Order: sequence, then structure tokens, then C-alpha cells
Amino acid sequence: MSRLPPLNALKCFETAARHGSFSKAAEELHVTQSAVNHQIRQLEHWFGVPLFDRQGRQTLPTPEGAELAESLAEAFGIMDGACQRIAKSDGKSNLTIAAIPSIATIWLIPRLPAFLKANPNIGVRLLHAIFEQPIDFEDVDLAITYGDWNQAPPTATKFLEGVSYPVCSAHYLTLAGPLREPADLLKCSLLHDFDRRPWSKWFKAAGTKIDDRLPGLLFEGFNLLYSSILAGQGVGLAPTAILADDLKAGRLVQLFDIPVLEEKAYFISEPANPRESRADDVAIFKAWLLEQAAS
Amino acid sequence: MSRLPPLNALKCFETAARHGSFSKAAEELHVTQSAVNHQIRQLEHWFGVPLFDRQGRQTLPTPEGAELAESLAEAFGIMDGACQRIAKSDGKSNLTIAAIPSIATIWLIPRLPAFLKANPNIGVRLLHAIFEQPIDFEDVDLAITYGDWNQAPPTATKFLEGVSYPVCSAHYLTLAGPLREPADLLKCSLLHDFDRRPWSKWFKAAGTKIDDRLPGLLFEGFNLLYSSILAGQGVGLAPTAILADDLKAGRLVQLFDIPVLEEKAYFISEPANPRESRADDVAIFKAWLLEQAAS
DNA sequence: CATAATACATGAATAAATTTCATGGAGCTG
DNA sequence: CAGCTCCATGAAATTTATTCATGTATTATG
Repeated sequence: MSRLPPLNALKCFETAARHGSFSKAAEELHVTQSAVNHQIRQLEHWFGVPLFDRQGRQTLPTPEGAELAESLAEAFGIMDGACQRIAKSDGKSNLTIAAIPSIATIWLIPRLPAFLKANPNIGVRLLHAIFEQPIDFEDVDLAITYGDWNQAPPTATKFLEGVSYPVCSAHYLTLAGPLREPADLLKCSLLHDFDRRPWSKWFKAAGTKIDDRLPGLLFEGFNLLYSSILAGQGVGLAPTAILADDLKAGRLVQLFDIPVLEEKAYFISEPANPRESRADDVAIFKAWLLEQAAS
Repeated sequence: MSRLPPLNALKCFETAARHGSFSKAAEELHVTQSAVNHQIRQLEHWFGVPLFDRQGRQTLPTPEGAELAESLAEAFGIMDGACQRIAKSDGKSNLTIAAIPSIATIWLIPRLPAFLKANPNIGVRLLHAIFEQPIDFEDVDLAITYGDWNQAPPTATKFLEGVSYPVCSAHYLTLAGPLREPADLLKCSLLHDFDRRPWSKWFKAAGTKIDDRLPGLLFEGFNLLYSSILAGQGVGLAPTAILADDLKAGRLVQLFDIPVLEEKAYFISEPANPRESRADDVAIFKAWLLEQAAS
């Protein structure tokens, strides 16, 4: 096979010819107009033949350019098809998202149908990330975890605040009577996630003296705590960010404006070596996540 | 169109898959094996799928790799065809060589048929370069000129020596009788090219006292001088390098081993901005010229 | 008809990708 | 097992691509 011109220049040219505009091509290729211009110039010089007619505002391919563009479109089409097939042939075609159970159940799953509807070409496979256990990024395109934001890797993207407040169901509040000051909570059923220290911290922050050991149910995992709160079994400490829907709907009520666990956050992690063939989909999903979190 | 992998990596891969060998691909692409390796690695990482099975000495495409390679071969084939057509569509498809008349007639034209036979895909168009007149490189891929080598541009390639010796036809030598020493030449018909100074210089170099003005025929151009020498009309000063065939065949005879015009040379010049679509052909032709000159 | 507005052109500076270099390791083969 | 031939790899060097900061030309527009 004989010598080919620089392939990137050909790609630039094909795009520009398709749009009949360097600027549009630049946009499609996510580069500046200047870059496209340089590439096409290089190509014209390579051939020694002008490929575009520049007549003022109009920029149309010359006959040679048009012919070349046509063939290139075909060639790149074949390439693209083949690459798509390979990228999807490994059975991992879907975006694989690892999320800790809490956010997966409470926040992500309810929102996911909207994403799938808006992006019908992207499939999503959802895995559970076990809390504080390293994620096998071999098979994961993006992970959503919870932890101390100060200790998160610099590549992580903060996503939702982890700051927690006392929360209970609206129904429980009517039963437990008015809760005017923090100390009133000592009369309530306290619900704990894994350990009792957050509640201790909270009472300390609230300036309420407490006994050494706080009473109340201890759950193994936030989802169980959440179910318990929802069921009206008591007051739990929970990140209000992921409960926005419940709070807005009035199912849950936040008690007092005294925060705890301010340093915690939900954040997005990405593999050190992402599969670049998924890069676009990952970027779309990530943008969607952040947008959802912001609204 | 969705995101494509790096195109150069695809080209590398296609070549490697076709050869079933990284080293062979490297050779075809005129790069090192290392470069091919890096590119293919990059591509495998991009897809997240291995494209080659490395089993010791064997390096064969995986099924995915084979499928991809097939499509890529087709795509690159289309590209290549299209680029060839464009490169040749400008009516300047032939290599355009500008040569000064002397070397064109005496040296190049006799050798050209062999080149064309050995390289049937390359057409050659031969132009005359006028002596000491700038060449219009817009339309010339390679020029062969004669001049002072010390003043040649640094990009020029020396090709044949321009050093000249007294030369006459074998027949003339028998007529003019034995020519034992330089002074004997003064009795001969001296033949000049453009001006009489070279002969003056020669006699000076030979240590022979001469009158102010030398007699003899003055030709406008080396080809005329050459014809005259061949016809046995006298002794001329000529670069023996381009007369190698005549000297070997015995038609011409070199007299004395006293050189003149040592600083002159025939050399190859190339355009500052070559048409890269011709680069391969130009390189082949240039290599052939140098090889012919050396033999 | 001046004035934005839009699109391509260009040179220098910067950033990124590719290639080489210099090795290492693994599998044949005589 | 020594010598070949391949592929693998990290760091350095080189080449290529891109941006930035402008410039020029043409087209709309009040």
C-alpha cells in the first residue's frame, strides 16, 4: 500500500467537507477552528492541490475535494462501524456503575429510568460497591462512594454532601410530640447506622449532656436505617442530600439545623485507566449525575 | 459519528495484523518495532480488549482483532485509492525532473529506460534546466544541475564529480599522433565550452607556458562541445564522470591525469516544499540516481 | 456607509502524541 | 546452551497537533 497522508488531517478534512465549514468541523471534533485550518492546509500542501474553494464566507470543496471527501466518508464509516462492534463485543458494552447500596437504592435507582429514556443508546449495569472496600476498576467505568472528602483521591468528584441531620418520618413526629430542643431527642428512639458515635457527636455539637452509651437500634447498613426511619420507628442521623425527595414530599422531616459529619461526602471515582471506547458515555453519565445532584 | 480510536494506532494495527508480526509492520511503516508495539498497546487499552494473542513467537490476531483488521483493511484501501486518485488528478502525476542539457543527454537519457522498466508505476517527465538560471520548483520534483559545489545550497546532494580532464576521441588521438606531454596539446585543435579560461587554467596547472589567448572552437553549451569531441574534431576539457560510458567503450580517451575545475560538481536539488504525495517516488528516483552514479 | 458579525488565515508558543533508544525477557533452533 | 528472533517496557527525544492571539475578508444591518 502506498504512502497515505496524515490520517488526522484526513479526518479533519472529511469533517470539514461534510459541514462545508471549518468552524463547524472544529466544533464536531472538539478542537479550535485554527487546528482544523492547519490540518487542512497541511493536507492541501501534501497533495499539492487545493481541496477547498475559499470564496469569502463560502467554503466549499473543490471537485477534487468533493471526490476525496466522498471516499473518506465511506472509509471512516467502515472504521467507525468496526470499532463500535469491537467496543461492544466484549459483553461489557453497558456502562458499569458501582454504587454503594444507600445511594443506589435511595437516590440513583429512582432517577435511572429518566436517564435511560434520555439516552437510549447507553445501557447501564449497576453493581453494589461494598462500603470501604476497594473497587475492582477492571470492570467498572464509574463508582459512586461515600466517605471522608478530605481523604478522597484528588481525581474524585464531589457529588452530594454527606452532612447529616436528625431525621424522622412525619408520622413519628406527630407521635413523639413536639421536639423543641435537642435534649428532647433523648426521649425518642434513636436509630444508629453501624455505630453510635455520630449521635454522640451530634449531642455534643448541640450542647446536650449525654450518658456514656446511647440507647437505640443499631443497623448494619444505611438502607436498613433508612427503612426504619421511613417506617416511623424513630429518629436517625442521615445525609439530607440523598433524602431530598422524601423531605420535599413531606414523608420525612429534618429536626434541628445542627449538622454532623460535615466532612463526609458522596463522590464519584473513575478508573485510573478508563476504557476510552466508553469515554463518551461515561462523560455523559457523569454530567447527568452532577446535574441531577444540583437540582 | 461516534468517537474513533487514534487513527495512527489503527493503521499500525492493520499493518501488524496483515503481517502477523509487529516487526514486519514496523518495517513497512518505516518505524521501529517499539513504536508499533506502543501503538497497538494503546489501541488494546482503548478498546479494553486484547487484539493479539502473544504466544511466544507467534503473534496472531484474536478473533476481535481479526474482525477489526478486516474492516480496517477495507477502509484503508478505500482511503488509499481515493488519495492516489487525488494525487494523480492534477495532471502532474509524473515525476518532473529538471536537468541541465549535458547530463540529460549524455548521462540520464541513456539510463532512463532501465529506471522506467524497473519502476513501471513511476512516470518521468524531463525538463531542461537552463544553466545558472533559477529553477521554478513549483512544477519540479527534483533538479540536476551543475555548478560550484562550495556554493551549492546545503540541501543539495552531490551526485557526480565535475572535475574535468582533457578528452578526445580515440580516432583523433591516432591522427594527432602521440601526445606525450601537456605542451603537445598546444599543437592540437582545442575545443572550448563557453569560454577559454578552463583551458588556460589547465595549462597553468600542467606547468605549460601559453600565449595570452588560446585558439580553438568555442561552443555554446556542453552538448555541442561533446558532439565535437566525439566527432574527432579536437581535444576538449570535459568532466570524465559523465563520460564514463564513452571512456569505458574506448570511444573517448582521457589525456593526462591533470585535473581542472575540481570544485565543480553535478548535484541534485529538491524543492523547499515538496509535494509529499510524490515523496516516495522522488526518494526512489533519487536513490536510483545515486546508485547509478556510484556504479 | 460605518459597524458588527462571521468565517477563514497565520505565526509563535504550548501541549500532546509518537518515536526512538536502550534494555529485558521468552521461545525456538542448531 | 548460545545465538536468533520476537515482543515488552520506561524514559528521553522528537515530531505533530493544538491553542492563543491576532489579522483579513466578506456579509448583514441599522
